[in-house]
Amino acid sequence: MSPKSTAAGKQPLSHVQLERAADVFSTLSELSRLQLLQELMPGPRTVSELVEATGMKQANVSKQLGILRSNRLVERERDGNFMHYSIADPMVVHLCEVVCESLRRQAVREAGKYV
Amino acid sequence: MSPKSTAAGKQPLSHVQLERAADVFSTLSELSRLQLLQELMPGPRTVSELVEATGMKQANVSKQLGILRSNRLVERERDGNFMHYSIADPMVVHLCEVVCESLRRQAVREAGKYV
DNA sequence: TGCGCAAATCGCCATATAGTGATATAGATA
DNA sequence: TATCTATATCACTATATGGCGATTTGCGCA
Repeated sequence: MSPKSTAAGKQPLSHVQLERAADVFSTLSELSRLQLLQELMPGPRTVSELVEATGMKQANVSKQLGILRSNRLVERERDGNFMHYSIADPMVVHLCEVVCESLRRQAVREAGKYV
Repeated sequence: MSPKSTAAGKQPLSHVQLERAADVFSTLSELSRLQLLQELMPGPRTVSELVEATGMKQANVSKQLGILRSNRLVERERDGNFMHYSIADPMVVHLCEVVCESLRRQAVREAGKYV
């Protein structure tokens, strides 16, 4: 028999897995990085396009992209002077979807309280 | 027609939604809190059980549970002197699953490089 | 070789927070 | 009331990091 598909039926994660998960969540924990990822969702963007789109300073955009990249959430490709950044791991999109679903459920529940 | 189910087809998240998502990810970004959540996955636990299971100091367990609770990821119920904590939002479990899937895919890809 | 532009890096400061020991609070029990 | 236990909170330190201006690096091109 296959294990039940509930939390109780799952194997606990190893310490190393938990550490890596914490790293991923930590990478996504900053609004500026989520903004950058959101701008990358429709497709690749250069650093200057991201600066323009987010209003962040160039130094900061580069820094946050570096953090996203060292955590393998984005990748880049050079084109002359330009660097094209893109989302490297579809996990990012899924994670945001899961969070948003929960937020929507919460909103519905909150609204229900006052009906 | 319904929108495509790709990142490009999704509405961007509002600033407020992004902020809330950052909060959730931030709450999950700490190893100690992930450890606590993992201990809660099979079912409710008291603070002292969590202290015992994780090896963390009692003050720190209470503190981190407080953070999890203020972000609505866990809830608690009093039973005499004891507080029983439990996971309040199944999102937590889903998020960990999504991250782990990605880690597994990465591991497979890494292994493939050296075959 | 030198110039100009895009991006990355450096040094710095300000802030946030994990973890700690000590203490306070709240419920049970006598 | 006094006291014991479980949990929460306080005050503090140490560390990590976001954001910034200044500078450097890497590439294309004259």
